[in-house]
Amino acid sequence: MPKLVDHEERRAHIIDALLRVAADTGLHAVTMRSVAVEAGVSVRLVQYYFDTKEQLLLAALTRLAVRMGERVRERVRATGPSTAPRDIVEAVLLEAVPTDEESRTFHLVYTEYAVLSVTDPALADQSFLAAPNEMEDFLVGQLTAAQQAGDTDPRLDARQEAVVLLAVSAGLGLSVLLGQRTTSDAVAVLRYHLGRLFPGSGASDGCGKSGHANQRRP
Amino acid sequence: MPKLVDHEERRAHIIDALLRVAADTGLHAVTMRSVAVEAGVSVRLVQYYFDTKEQLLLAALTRLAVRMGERVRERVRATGPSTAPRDIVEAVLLEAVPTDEESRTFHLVYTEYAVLSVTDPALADQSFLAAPNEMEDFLVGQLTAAQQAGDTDPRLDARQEAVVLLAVSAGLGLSVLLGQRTTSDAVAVLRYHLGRLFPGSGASDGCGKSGHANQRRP
DNA sequence: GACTTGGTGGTATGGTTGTACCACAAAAAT
DNA sequence: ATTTTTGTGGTACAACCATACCACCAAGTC
Repeated sequence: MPKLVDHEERRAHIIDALLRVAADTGLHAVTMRSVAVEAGVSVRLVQYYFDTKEQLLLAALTRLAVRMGERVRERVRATGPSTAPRDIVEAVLLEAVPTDEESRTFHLVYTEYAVLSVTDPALADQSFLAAPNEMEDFLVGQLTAAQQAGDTDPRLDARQEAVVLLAVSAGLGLSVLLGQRTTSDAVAVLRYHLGRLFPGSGASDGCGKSGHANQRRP
Repeated sequence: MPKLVDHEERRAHIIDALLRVAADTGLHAVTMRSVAVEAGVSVRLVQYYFDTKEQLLLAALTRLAVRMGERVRERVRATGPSTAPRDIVEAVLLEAVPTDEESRTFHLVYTEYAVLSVTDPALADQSFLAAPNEMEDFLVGQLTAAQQAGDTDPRLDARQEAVVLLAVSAGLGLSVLLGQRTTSDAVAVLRYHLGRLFPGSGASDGCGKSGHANQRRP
């Protein structure tokens, strides 16, 4: 047993334990002990693979960011090679609303990190802004492409619309996390808004009233 | 000195100290001691006016919610008695993006509470959803009024648009909190989106490209 | 076979936290 | 004048935290 061990695997295992703990008791409740228990190892081991708690938290954040990026790219790839901008945009934005359980965990913990980063200097310089900024540029590209293809109103300001899209998906994702809205309602709202941006695409043109009342959680 | 004391005043004083601490070191760093120091009183006093830490946190949250409501109502009142729906909607939504320092403090701490409430059972049943739901209904009312007045496209789904508005303001507010966007950029984006919802109102019709690049923070 | 190195468990330690407890001063009530 | 009641300070305590330290075991190296 105490032979040579795959460090990366062990680290991933421990980090996953951390994410689970953070997801159901809060990031503030993450301690060396709770992570060790959840991972089924001794505290000493957690210490061994991540020298200090701060490094553990940082490593977990990094892994989180990587996985998020993977999920987005995977989702875009799943739409097929040469899809219309509208579908690509939809795929990207839909990743921001928690669907499956893994996604919910990721977004919850990521949000906890983001809020923490406002006050914690150790997380502050950790670049939370790179990903959203990159996403913004990407969306601007898709929107201008759509404009040139005649799929959307050329008089729109692509950058502003991109920011709006990002904001609405973040806001919807947050409201789902907080239990204010169901996942499917959030998805419906997002699709509605996209329907308004890209008129004449898909089943809904986004201009008719939706038949079903937009139910809230009880 | 140890005469009769205005309890509410003292409690408010201590809660304000808590909000200050939470705003610049994080809600997780709020301890009986730090609050006492910030308020310039002894720990015993904090214990005296709020029996337990949990009650202190709950009281602070309540005060926060009350102040938020006041600010929104105040802002709406400031637009004048019989203003157009667009301006009322704008006023309400602008309150969600941190402008002055007090607003920033409120939103940061409120967001910290909201995120905490996802995992903390003590905050869970604390109704975080009442205010947003109320706001949603209010917005729906304003939008349908605008539709009947011919200020906005009658084919739009008022409820969905209201949800989008709420989401975009929440998302923008969050991005300002995280330092991704400046306050004025967020305000500009919000105004842009309103311009698209209410065509032909105000200086910008929301269809022209904005001349200035939408600068990000460095 | 001696010995270094990587991996692991257990435990000690110094610090922090929420809270309970004790003492005491001054006003109010009797 | 004495006895409550109200407000306040200080301090003690049990729990928990991150981390440092010590012992040990097994594989690979010489």
